[in-house]
Amino acid sequence: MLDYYLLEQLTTFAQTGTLTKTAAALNITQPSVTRGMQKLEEDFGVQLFERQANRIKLTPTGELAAREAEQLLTASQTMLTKIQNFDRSQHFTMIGTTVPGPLTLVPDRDDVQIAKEFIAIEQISNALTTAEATLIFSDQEILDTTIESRYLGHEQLQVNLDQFTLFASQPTVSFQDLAGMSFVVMRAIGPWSDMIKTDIPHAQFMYQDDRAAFIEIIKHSSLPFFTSNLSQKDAFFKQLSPQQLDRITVPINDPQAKMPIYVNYLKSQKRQLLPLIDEISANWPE
Amino acid sequence: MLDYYLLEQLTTFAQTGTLTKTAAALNITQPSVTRGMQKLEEDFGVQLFERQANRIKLTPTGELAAREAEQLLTASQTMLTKIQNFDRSQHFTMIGTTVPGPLTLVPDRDDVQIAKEFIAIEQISNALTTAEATLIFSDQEILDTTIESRYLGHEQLQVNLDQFTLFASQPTVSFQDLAGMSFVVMRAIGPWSDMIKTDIPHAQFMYQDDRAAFIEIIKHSSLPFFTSNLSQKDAFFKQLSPQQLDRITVPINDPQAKMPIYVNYLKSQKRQLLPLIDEISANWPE
DNA sequence: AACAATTACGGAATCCGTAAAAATT
DNA sequence: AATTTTTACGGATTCCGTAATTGTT
Repeated sequence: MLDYYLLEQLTTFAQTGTLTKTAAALNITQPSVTRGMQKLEEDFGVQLFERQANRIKLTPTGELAAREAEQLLTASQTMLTKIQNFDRSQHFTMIGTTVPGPLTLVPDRDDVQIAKEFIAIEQISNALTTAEATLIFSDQEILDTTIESRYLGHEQLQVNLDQFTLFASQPTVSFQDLAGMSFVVMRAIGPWSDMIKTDIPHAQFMYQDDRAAFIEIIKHSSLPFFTSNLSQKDAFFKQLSPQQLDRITVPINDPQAKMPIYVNYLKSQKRQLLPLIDEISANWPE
Repeated sequence: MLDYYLLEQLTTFAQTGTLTKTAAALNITQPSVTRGMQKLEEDFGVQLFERQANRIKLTPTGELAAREAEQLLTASQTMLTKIQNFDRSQHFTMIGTTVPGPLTLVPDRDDVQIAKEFIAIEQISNALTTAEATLIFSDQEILDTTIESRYLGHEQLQVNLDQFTLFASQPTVSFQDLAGMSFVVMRAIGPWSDMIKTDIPHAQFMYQDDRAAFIEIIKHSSLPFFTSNLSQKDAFFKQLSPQQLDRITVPINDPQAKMPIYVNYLKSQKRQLLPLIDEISANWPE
């Protein structure tokens, strides 16, 4: 029978090199480590250490065992979080996203939670299978046999300009038109962040971490800022009257400013998720 | 911290369905299982069971946990055997094969052992990485970035015919020539077995499991049997004088009867194995 | 009545920390 | 002298089995 705490002792010994340091790292006494490693050798039935009177080191077998033990420990850790995540997913629908826009359409209910961190595109498959999230928005389709990627609609980037700004009276503008301007920008806007930085020449960006501070700044200045067709559903923006903002909203006509939004979920969970997805889809603007 | 014995209880409960049967299967008392599963829920921090007064069953989370636990248990088991095999490989060179012929060339030394079972072609990569064997003969090259497949030579199948048999005076014979005959055959001859059964029409085979019995039969009968160019190195055959056998050895000229032999090993172990491989290669007939 | 799960209690195994010993640098 | 490993001893935890209890079929 295998003992977990002994595997931990082995891996930390492999890192530290002495029993004393191992004990210190694990907050146990050093004789415990001595006994532990003796027991592990006994359990495995192989020699893991070369012992001299005052010195102990791993044999080649011991080094292999330490590597394998580390793998096993991480495997058990991920298993545990997977189970705990799955259990949570039985009571809540955890929603993740690579892009913040669609979150404004998520209904505010007790059984629906929104993950705090963005998820990278490459992490979507992993996040779903480990039940870190059960529903993930993305701007790309995910190709995976266990995952369904459903197209929801587009998010259209808009710029909000002071009425006296050049271009404010046009029906649309291009990134090129905005060259050289200064914008107030929320920090966490996913792929939009890179896009505006790359595609608007010589622009300046004043990043805001705090949502309320952002609102205050745009209320009491005439600086331009970005929204999208999904922002109108945003609780924060809904409180503001158009007069308070005193801007003209102009869509951006570059093709990349019209971003397709997909929702991704495990096929196996489709049935439970369908009502929520339909609700979000029905609320999609225009 | 995770406890192994509890994972075992969980997986057997998933199989048996009741705590009583679980206890019986594990040779412990039933209250132990009750407490064990309570502790596991405590450790995981999730509800694994639905309990009614007299009935207990897994929740969906519990079923997931049972599946994951089983994976973890097999992973730890394979890890353990891998370590033990590796340790053994530090003291012995374990030799596996898909075909028995090359084993006659393996020197008889204390630090060289021969695996009892044949290894399937598809299992070679796995057997090497788990150190089940450190040197494996095969009749095909293995394509794997961590494995080196070195060509050693050919094994040429021969048939040993009574001198009065038709074809006994020819320099070579074909499988077709042997149609309808009856042969004494050792049971464990790997791919040769299928080949002679498939390629010799209407032949009869009298299979022998025991080597000594096989020798006795061919000594005291005139039945034909198969050998190869590697058999002359075989300890058993070396004891026999040609007169005792009283057969004429004729090579088989079908192309498949000339089988290429490769030796496979982990590239990482090449240095230690090279002397042994060179020794085998040097002993290869003609 | 038979079966299944839980709870209560005492014993046994084991894991830990303290203290002391042995050996090296 | 300082450091590191090992051994010895006593205490605490915990895991187990027996026995009794509750509830269902």
